[in-house]
Amino acid sequence: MGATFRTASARAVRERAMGLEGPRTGQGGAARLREIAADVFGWDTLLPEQLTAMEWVLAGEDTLVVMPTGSGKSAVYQVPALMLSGPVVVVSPLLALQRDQIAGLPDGDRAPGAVAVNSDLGAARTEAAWEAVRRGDAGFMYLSPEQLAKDEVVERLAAVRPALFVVDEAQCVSSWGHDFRPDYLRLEQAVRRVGRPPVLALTATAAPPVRKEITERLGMRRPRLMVTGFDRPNITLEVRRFLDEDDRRRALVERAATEPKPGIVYAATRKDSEFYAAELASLGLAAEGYHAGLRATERARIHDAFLSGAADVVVATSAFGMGIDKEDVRFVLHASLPGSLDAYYQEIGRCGRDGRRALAVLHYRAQDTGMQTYFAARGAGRDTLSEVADAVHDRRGDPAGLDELRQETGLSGNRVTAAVNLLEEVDAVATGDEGEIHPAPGVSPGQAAEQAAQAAQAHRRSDKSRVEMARAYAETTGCRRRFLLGYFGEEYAASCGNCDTCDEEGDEEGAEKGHGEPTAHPAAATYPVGTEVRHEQWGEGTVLSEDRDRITVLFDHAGYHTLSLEALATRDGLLTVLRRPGQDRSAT
DNA sequence: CGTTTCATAATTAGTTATGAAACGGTGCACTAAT
Repeated sequence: MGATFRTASARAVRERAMGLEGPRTGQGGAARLREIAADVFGWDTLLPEQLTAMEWVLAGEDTLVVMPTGSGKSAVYQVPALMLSGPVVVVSPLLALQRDQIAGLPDGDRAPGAVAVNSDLGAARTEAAWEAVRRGDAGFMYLSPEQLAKDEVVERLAAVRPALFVVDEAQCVSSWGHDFRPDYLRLEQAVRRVGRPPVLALTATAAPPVRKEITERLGMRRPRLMVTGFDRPNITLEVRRFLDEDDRRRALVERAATEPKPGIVYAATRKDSEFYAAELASLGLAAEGYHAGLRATERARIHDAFLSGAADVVVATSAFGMGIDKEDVRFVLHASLPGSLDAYYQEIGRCGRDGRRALAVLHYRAQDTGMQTYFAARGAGRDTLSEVADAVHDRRGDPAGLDELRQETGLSGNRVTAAVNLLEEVDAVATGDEGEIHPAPGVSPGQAAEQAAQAAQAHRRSDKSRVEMARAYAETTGCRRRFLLGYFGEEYAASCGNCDTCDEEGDEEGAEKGHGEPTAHPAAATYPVGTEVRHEQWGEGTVLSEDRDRITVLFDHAGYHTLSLEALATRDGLLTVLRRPGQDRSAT
């Protein structure tokens, strides 16, 4: 992606080479890391996964860490920071999260200071923050992707020569970068322009295609991957399907009222979050509705009430969750189908962090897919792409930055950025070292817009197929845990015995069969989870999960599809095996 | 894509039917008025 025009500056290459030599690598590293973790941060033990990832970071390797919340992801950059020769840039999506991270750092003399630069700061405090970084008083600088989209910020950052570029909550690159916060897809340019330090991406939830998108979109080179297990065996999984909307509402209210507290209910709309909160409050519960339409003070109040235990239930849209680190949440109920299993797993992962029993119930109606596909179907249109492609082309003699393109087209900043991202994805434009947008030689604006529109169409197809995967989870007759873990690339052969479908199987066929292996179609052995395949029509893809009689495949360009094993067995050549799981897949 | 809202019509004076239009989620940064 974008490889044709990527301009690697000589300085970036030289600095990268310097980062790889010296006394940082080797056996001494681990002992020193442990020492710093204990002396400065007060952590007496480091998990082997943490330590390994830290060593990669010290060795200057680009690294993607996928570890659950609460397992010490932040330590992976905080501890090595003391052994690096420059400041650490941390990209974080929410200002509240930046504040939490800074507040969580130790105070001691030996701990590096931290600053956040954002729109909350006045001019004087912004200057003070930069000065602290320049003097070396602040070892961490927290920024939003929008800050890094500004030329001034990038130039000042380049001058302080960051030693590491961290992207926290890196799933945002994939989930928000395409439309909502397009500056997430411009981080690769920012990394390059600040001198191309090593990149560390951190996330709690990322299915294999999301991991691929993160590493590609951030321009990570031969990325190291650290993934710990996804399974959360203490969370009971259940789906309840309804035909009637009123039935669903009653069932959800009853469930939220009767299950042990505290809990979170996720609703699809702001209106629903208020409806359910009012219903629960009328039953005498301390219930609060939460969504992005509330005033900041009100949101903070509810957030605090939930953390302190003053609120039993928060009924929220997807706005609630990031930064919620509460151990004793007993349930997460969904009042509607989520837009993807990535979102779903992230949301249900907020219960049962103390390891005790917790419950995740999805209340589903077939009509729910409507709104989710509506969300998935939006994106940059042909008109916008043409307009932006024309503007870039017109300025080919004197290439414009994003701000100028916004003025010249009269389009909003987000729309221009999203359009440029798509044009850049198809190599129709490229971003230079000053942030200026060059048209690719030999590509007409018409061709550029056409290719970008096709790329946008591909994203929409992919998003819609994610909705279909969420629906498939809701409708599967097999073990729900096996389905979910398969989606995240983890093989789980047995049935879990802790989801509604496993319970039913036990009821029908006797207890001894409840936890056993289901009888799979003989063709299942041909396509184990993780197999890379090629389909006659849909091209190349990866097997994600198996049910008794069918497999689900994620195709690189056609999204998720479910295939009947019977059909595969009878039609030779329909699905060819390219590579089996376990065969080495070299990083690129 | 599905649901809700609103205007209009048809019905006969308070209510209901119909069809078109609007709406639906996530945050930062920035500006302007207090």
